[in-house]
Amino acid sequence: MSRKRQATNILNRQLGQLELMVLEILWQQPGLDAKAILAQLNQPGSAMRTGSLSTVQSTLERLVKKELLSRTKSGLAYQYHPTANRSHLLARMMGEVIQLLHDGRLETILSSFINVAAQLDKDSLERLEKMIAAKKAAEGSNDGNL
Amino acid sequence: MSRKRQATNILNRQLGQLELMVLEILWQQPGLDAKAILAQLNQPGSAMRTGSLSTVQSTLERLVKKELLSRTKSGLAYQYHPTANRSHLLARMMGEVIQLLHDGRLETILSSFINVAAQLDKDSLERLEKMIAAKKAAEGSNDGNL
DNA sequence: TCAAGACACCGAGCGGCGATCGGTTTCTGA
DNA sequence: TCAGAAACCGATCGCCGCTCGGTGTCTTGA
Repeated sequence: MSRKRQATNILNRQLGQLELMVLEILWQQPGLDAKAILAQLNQPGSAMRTGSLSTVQSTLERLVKKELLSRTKSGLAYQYHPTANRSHLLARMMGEVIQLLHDGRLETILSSFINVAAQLDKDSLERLEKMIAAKKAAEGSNDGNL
Repeated sequence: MSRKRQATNILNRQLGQLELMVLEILWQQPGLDAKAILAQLNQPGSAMRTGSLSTVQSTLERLVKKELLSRTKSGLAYQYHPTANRSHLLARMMGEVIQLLHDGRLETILSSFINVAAQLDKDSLERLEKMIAAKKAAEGSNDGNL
């Protein structure tokens, strides 16, 4: 038996700092290989990492395993592509947080939304309203599956 | 020098499973002490933990250090109280996720909101609209600080 | 007063995970 | 064929949450 102790952290799909940096780079320039990503990381302005190629490769493998990247072989090297864009990942992670903390009352979630939105920017509530209208219109015509 | 390696995880304020269970209990019954919380944890339906009192105490201390709980001495034992309610914590954690993943464009964030909301429930968009109206009204009269 | 009990506090160990890297294998293009 | 480039693999490190035993401290009742 021995019942493997499962991860104690609340979020299954946690991200590390380097993983996020790599994702940022690939969102801007999909299709890079490990070496090119390392070059981007070492570029000034990117917090100056100067890690080794192996480190970047391990990170890429981890992201593939997490299904946040896919890769295709091109010559010797793999080219990496994000499987989700920024707003998808944002929605997914918010969904996970919600899943763990909600109490079944939809109002709890929605009020957290508007509290967060109100903190972000003065007229974000206005814009949110407009986007809801647009979303509802879209829902009417197609399935609107995230 | 030696530059302490700082936590690699993206979320500063991460939660463990036991920590969350304890929070859930204290949201429902604020003011319990460690022993009472242990009893609640061991109650059937609560995933049947049967841990030791020390474990619960350590978890409580961690939560106090994370400023998610406060405590007051009452006789021999401490009584614990959540410092944030569920929707506060939800908003805080969503805010952290957003802080790390946003790209500066407010639309990215807001569209993630409505995507998540649309997934949750059919008429959640309607309800969100109503709550935005209420929030805007409240903003008009007072400062509306989360 | 003092012993017993209850509770807090501390330190150690474990397991999981992201980061890091060196060494080895595998494949490809010249 | 073979040299070089990249993937692959395994080991190590630091952090964190979980777990618990041992010890200190305070209260209370005999």
